[in-house]
Amino acid sequence: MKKNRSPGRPPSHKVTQPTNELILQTAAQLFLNHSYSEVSMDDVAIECNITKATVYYYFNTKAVLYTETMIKMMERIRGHIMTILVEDKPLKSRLLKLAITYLTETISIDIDGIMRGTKNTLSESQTQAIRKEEDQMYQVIANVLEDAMKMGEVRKIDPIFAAHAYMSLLTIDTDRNTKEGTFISPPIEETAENIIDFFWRGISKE
Amino acid sequence: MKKNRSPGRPPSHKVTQPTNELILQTAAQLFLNHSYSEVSMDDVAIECNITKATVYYYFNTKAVLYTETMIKMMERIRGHIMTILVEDKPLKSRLLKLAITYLTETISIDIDGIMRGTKNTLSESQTQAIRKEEDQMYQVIANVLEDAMKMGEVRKIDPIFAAHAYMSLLTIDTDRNTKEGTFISPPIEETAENIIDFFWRGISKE
Amino acid sequence: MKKNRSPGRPPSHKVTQPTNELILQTAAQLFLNHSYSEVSMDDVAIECNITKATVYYYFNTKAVLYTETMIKMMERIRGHIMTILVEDKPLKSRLLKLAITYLTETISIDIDGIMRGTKNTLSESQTQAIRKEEDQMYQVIANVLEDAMKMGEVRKIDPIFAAHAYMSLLTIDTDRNTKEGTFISPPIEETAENIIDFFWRGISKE
Amino acid sequence: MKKNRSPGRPPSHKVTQPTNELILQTAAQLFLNHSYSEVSMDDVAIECNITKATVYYYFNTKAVLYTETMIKMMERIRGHIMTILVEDKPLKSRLLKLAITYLTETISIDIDGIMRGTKNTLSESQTQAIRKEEDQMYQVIANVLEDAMKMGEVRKIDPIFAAHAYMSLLTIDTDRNTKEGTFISPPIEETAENIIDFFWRGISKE
DNA sequence: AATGAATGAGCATTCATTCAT
DNA sequence: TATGAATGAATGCTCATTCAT
Repeated sequence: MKKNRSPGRPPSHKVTQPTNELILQTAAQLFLNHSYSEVSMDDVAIECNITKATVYYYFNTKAVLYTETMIKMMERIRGHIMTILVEDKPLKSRLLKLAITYLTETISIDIDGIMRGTKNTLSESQTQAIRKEEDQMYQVIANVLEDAMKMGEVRKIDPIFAAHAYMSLLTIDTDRNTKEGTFISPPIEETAENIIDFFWRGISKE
Repeated sequence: MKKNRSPGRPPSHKVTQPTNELILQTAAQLFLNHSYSEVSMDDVAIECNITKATVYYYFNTKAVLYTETMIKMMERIRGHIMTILVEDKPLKSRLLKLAITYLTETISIDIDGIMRGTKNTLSESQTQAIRKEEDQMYQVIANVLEDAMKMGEVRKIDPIFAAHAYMSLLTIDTDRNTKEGTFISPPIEETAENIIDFFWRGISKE
Repeated sequence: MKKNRSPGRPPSHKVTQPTNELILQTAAQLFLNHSYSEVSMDDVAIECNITKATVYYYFNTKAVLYTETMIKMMERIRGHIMTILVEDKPLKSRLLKLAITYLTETISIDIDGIMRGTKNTLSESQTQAIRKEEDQMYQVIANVLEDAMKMGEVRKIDPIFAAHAYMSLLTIDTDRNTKEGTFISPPIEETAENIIDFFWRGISKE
Repeated sequence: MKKNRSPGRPPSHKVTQPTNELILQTAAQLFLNHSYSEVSMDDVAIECNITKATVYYYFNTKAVLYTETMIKMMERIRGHIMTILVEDKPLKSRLLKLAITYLTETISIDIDGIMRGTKNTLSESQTQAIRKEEDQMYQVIANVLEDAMKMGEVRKIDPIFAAHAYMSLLTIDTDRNTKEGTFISPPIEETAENIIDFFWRGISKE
């Protein structure tokens, strides 16, 4: 990763954050925007305004930092998902709200994509730990969908498959669907509606 | 990338292949299975049984090699897609056959995923070149879908969006949809049918 | 030094040992089995179940810890030597007993070997301090030998040289004198007798 | 190892030496005077006036460099030993000459001492390779001694033990046998004679 | 008396790239 | 067309040491 720190003054931290959380949060940003190998421990340290040795003081290896970062991140995301999907609204509305939320934040949930380039670096148990967390994330959505199936709200299909379908549709990169040169990407709400509309047809009865 | 060459003797090439094509083909394999930064020029050279300097003789930089590899690869894939989608069969059958083909071969077409970890390495023009090729790949599918829309075979939506939806559904990792401990992943045909079924509902009229 | 702590539960210390002595003793074990640079202050701390900072509380630098450890160790060894060599037995018997004692315990007294890898790390005065202690150790043996010379028990040669000869013979690694594949190293008593026999001829009259 | 290159202009190399041999030779000097961990690959490179990467071009790891250096060195030493011990002179003279030679050159043959601090770093096979070479070195001396035993020139004892005894006596550090402050160490010839005299008594009949 | 946090300097190793042949 | 040799810059990781508490 080459040095091009994001422009602008970083938001001043009112409350002093525990160093390990600072590292975790910074690392999350970096790992989301760059691949595992692209992010160096130095990058993380510099971005945190601490030394590399300090990063190692909290995380024994880069793989450990990566693993813990990913897990913490997905835990957080899972929380968001639950909050939204648990609301007392029609399922379709909830799915739409979740879609808008995730298209708004750049929080790519394309875990498979994110985990490219870790095959030979992460230990088996580390990979498993991340995968387990990921599965739990999908499970939350699957559970909601399964409930709706039981209620007869939507047709009965494999809820896990449906959850993956939902997520994979959200990864569609809309920013580049535009014609050559046109930088006016359609409003996120519209994209989200298209996706949900498409998805809903896939799961609705008849 | 750590050295664990695939076991067994590589197939001896009766027909001597032009060195640059050999490199391109070898690089394709490596870049598909490992991320950009994970693959070293040495890896490519060793896998080709030539020296690193020879690789540089044909491709000035790693970024160039990567770009040309990706483009050649997507050209090939586009060919496959066209071949299948042009056949004289109902659209749904063609989409199914294409799905099976791509789930069978490990040829991940998850370009976005593949291109992770190149943000700061590839030049703007290189990224654009790959993106352009990628767009053309999607365009082939979009064209077929658009034709079907005009024929009234399916409902009218943004064909590019539909093409992306089709592709993104194909990236669903079915191998891990299984329950804890179960190693019996469903047959590819079944997965493909589920996906196409789901997709078809998304695009079919009513 | 890589982590492979000796197996089994370390003996619980009923009597609480002053921390500085604990450190000194632990460090002795480590420095005997590994070279100076191989042993980290962390290793010492972990082995003592205290923090690195605590080690530094008692010993200002690693070089100081090393120096004091070595001196304490050699003082102890000198004590052992004296105890044995002072006994009321024929000189040859005493030398034999000492030999057996030192071949039994793995306590390598190969100070020169031990001090390899400290040339540029220890200060002049530190090196000298250790050397002085070492000389005193040799001196004990030399004194006993000199007495025997005066008594006419053995021939007159430089007693210091004789002491060094005695010690150097004890460093012969008998475990590897065996033939290929044979793992039956000769009993220590036999080795010790051979050495003493050899040494005795070197110093005996006629 | 801290930077204090040996003073004086290094001898100009008339004949340009192959780089790998230059490295091997330089490394030998460094590893003889400092412990394994004390010598960094940078040290080797700098001493050779090449870059660290070049050292790695020829030797894949530090352990490999060390192993090959040691083996090459002991091969050379074995050659010297053979040359001297094969001469047509009384055994005692040959042993004396060899002693003088090795006390003159700083070539410490204290392999055990030299190998301290490699336990956890060298692979099993690397350690074995060095040990094997070492054994061959001792074997040369043992063979000569065994011949003399068969000729009835000296008494019959384990020739390998005798060889080790001979070598271990040569490691006696005579430079420090001197009294406090006196820097007049005895002439090497005298030391050598004392050693050989002592050794000869150990192996001679009667 | 003891420690948690932090760091600067160093180290083994890798890698994209160059160049003379 | 192809390569052996060489390198500068990184990168993951370690370690002796400091300091406020």
